[in-house]
Amino acid sequence: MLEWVERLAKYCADQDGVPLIAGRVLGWLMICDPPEQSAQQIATAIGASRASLSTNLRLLSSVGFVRVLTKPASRTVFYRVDDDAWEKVVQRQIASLAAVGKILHDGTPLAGSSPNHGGRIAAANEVFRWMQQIFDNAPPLPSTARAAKESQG
Amino acid sequence: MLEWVERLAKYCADQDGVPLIAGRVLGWLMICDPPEQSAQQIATAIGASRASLSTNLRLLSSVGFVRVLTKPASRTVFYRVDDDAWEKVVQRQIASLAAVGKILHDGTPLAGSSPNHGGRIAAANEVFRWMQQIFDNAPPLPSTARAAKESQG
DNA sequence: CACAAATTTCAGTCTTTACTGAAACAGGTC
DNA sequence: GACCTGTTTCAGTAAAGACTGAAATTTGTG
Repeated sequence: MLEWVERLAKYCADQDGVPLIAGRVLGWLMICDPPEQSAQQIATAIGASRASLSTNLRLLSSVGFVRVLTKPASRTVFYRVDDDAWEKVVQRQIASLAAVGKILHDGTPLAGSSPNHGGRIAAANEVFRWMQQIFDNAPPLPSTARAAKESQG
Repeated sequence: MLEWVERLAKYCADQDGVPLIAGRVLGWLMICDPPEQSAQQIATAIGASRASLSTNLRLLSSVGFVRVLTKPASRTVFYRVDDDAWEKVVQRQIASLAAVGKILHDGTPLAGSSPNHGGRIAAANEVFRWMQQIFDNAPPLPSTARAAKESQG
């Protein structure tokens, strides 16, 4: 349970520069029962300070990772992972690659066009064109597909 | 010229956590003439200390971003961006997504399977299956395609 | 072997960032 | 308006990391 949470958290921290605690929150919210929890509950579960939870929950909300819920007769706020949280991650990463692709594309004229000169950047552009093409031809994302299905039948 | 270098460097630093100077080196090596340069040349070009170049060139080499060259009658070492540097970036990013996918997959049993319980992680798994499928069906990378073409005729 | 050129390592400074406890704040209830 | 309950902000601490100048090391040359 908590080992798995730690595994995901560590991954987030090491690879994506996400604060460790934010990663733990995320991990916890992926598997906790019930899926929506108060800041206090999460703090207790993962062993972090209440203040830290505030910071990290704000972070996770701002990037659309967790959704904030309020229950009718309660004044505490509950948090849960957004259903399309990971879809956003993937989209973000793809967008990120596209952004680098654009920068490199913009740099092409700077590298000149002599034989062994433009080679570097030409190769780079090729890769990003390849990627773009893949995503252009890709089937719709699961959530999109699901939405289409429901509206249709 | 240097503005473009800075743009790429900033991107690397902000988005990927690459040290700013490593980003500058990378940017410079993408467009400089000639494509291979000594550490001293790079240091001068981007305005960084020689020591910092040593550190960052080692970093860039270790991740396969730049290739180290030695010229016959010279004892200085030259660096240039590897031709498939950006292909590696893309592959790395894809691999990274796959790794998260695996972690989430491993976490599936922890979330239980009750209706609104397994939903979060099931949605996540869907997204990563979608991604895997895309890359499984994708055409070969440009470099691979090129290699195949040459060996064939 | 002495030298010179080029590179790496080291110690130190400086900046950034994560985290916490304590204080301030907001929203209801009596 | 006093008083909970729960949340956010703030100031301070601690740790990590990037960068640099100077010393040490490697590598080639006469």
